[in-house]
Amino acid sequence: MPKTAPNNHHDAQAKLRHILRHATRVFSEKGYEGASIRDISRATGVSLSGLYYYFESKQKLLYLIQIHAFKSILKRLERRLAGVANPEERLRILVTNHVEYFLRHPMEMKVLAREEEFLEDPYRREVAEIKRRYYEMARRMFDEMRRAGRVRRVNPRVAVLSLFGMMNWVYKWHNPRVDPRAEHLAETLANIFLEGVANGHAGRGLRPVAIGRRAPSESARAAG
Amino acid sequence: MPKTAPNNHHDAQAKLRHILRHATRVFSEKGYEGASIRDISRATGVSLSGLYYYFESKQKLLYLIQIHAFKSILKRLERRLAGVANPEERLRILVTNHVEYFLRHPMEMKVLAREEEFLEDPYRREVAEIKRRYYEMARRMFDEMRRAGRVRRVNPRVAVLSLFGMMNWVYKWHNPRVDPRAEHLAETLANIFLEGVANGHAGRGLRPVAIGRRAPSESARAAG
DNA sequence: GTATTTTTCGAACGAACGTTCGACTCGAAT
DNA sequence: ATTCGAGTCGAACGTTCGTTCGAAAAATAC
Repeated sequence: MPKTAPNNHHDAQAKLRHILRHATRVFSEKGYEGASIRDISRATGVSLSGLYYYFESKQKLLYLIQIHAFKSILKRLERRLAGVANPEERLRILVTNHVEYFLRHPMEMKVLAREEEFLEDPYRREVAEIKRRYYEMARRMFDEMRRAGRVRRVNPRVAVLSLFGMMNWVYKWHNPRVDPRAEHLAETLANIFLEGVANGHAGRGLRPVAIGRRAPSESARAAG
Repeated sequence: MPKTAPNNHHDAQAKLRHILRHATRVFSEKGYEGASIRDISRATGVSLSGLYYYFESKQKLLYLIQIHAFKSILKRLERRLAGVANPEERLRILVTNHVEYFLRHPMEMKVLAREEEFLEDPYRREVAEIKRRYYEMARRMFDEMRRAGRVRRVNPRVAVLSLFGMMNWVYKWHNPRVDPRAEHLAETLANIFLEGVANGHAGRGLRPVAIGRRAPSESARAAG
């Protein structure tokens, strides 16, 4: 047996990933309700009934996509946050991580942002829970900033959810041909937010933070 | 004839409004693709075929809803802006107008925010055009602020679209039982944005603007 | 080689979809 | 009294939907 299939377990997993990748694209293009299993069959090359060997329902398929994306974002974020204590820096890392994932996986994010309400209660709850955990991370960073006196009087829930609004809206307008790349975009959003909630007097000014192994990016340039 | 139906023209218009109202609710609850004409028939009490006397297709129905909502927002905004010259004040009015409409007509706004890509090209273009006009209004206010030197170096397109992100995301999280009412919420969002893009040194500080005939609201209170 | 398990799929299920059509009602105009 | 057009609807059109099932094929174990 010189050729194919070294081992079933690996192959089955690989095929599931293949299906998830193409299903993500189809959902992002036509929406969850607008996309049919037949569309996904066509896109993956797997027969209609063959798909059901890998997931038991269309809902479960959406659930698998969403959970996978969230876990990826959270895992990467936790790795990047390790060892960083300053809450502003931590929030900047969260924004960079979010926006970077967004622009690197636009289809996943489109599905994540739009198709949440179609999950029903076994799945819905689990996705809601992981989303809540993500929000609470940002909220904790913000509360630490407040405790350190670096934030003016502002409703913290509204502030943090507005930050998510800025970040999550990006998929509606970002055009790679004219808009800044992830790192620069993240810096701009973080600057607007942090300055927007900052205590006027105590301000240490904007302080972009480099993450990963890249050099610090140039500061935001006015364009257009 | 003491009772009903003074005139057909009026009645037909009233019935169309009745249909649009209930269709908006159905779309906002189940999504455009998830809602069936039969759902709308059930919700309005009008028979399946009877509906088609008032609109020629499901698409057209969505189009009517979206156009109506946009025109309402724009009309109200233009009335409120009349006579106000200061660009910060104008932007604050835009935010208040937007958020107020949002919270007063949550279903319309949900449909507006989510179901844009389902329109096809006769309708799509027209809705996109009115949306562009709305964006350009905000963009022009922002550019005036820049010209007056009150904005730091920041990509204006990114800044303005981030403001829309904050505003448009509200429908995903706003809970009337725990979150601020429209006017207060609008003030917080406008503060975050205006401080977020403000020139550090030239700051005249936050200056909430009362609109309509209400007294100026108290400043944002930290909660939670 | 045979037995067993894992993977694949064609064909079909009943249900629901958007839309159409012809017939009906009924008040207004003649 | 009749004509007319606006408004209404039951029934049905053809299509597509998510899902199932039994059998074939491929891979693995014996």
